[in-house]
Amino acid sequence: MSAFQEKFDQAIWQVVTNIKSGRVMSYGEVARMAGYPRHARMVSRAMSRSPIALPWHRVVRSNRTLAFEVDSDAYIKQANLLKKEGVDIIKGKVIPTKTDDDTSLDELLWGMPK
DNA sequence: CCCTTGACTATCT
DNA sequence: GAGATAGCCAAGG
Repeated sequence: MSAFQEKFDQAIWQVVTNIKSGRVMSYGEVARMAGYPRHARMVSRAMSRSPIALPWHRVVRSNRTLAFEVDSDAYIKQANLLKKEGVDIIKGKVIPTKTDDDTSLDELLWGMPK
């Protein structure tokens, strides 16, 4: 396992873990938040490798569509998990709950002890 | 070392 | 809005 992977995975997992229920983030946003601005594509890889249960279903594309093929099992699974959290998907686009506060994840993440 | 592969994105037509 | 195109970058063959 490369040194890159270890650090990258940790950063990604921390960010994804802190996505609040009812909200979603794009791969690019997660990557930026983790400190790797151009690694949107690596985010999926990191999540697949995660040993712990991550709220991976809260990570979607920048255009707010799910990253899987529409009729795939994974797509349906993700859609169900989101719906369970009150997130609707209309015309293929996820609609985060509007009742959530605006507390930034930055504060939450940066404020945490290393 | 070269080439292909993505759970990606931004920008044009 | 749907396609096409071009960046992106680690990983694996």
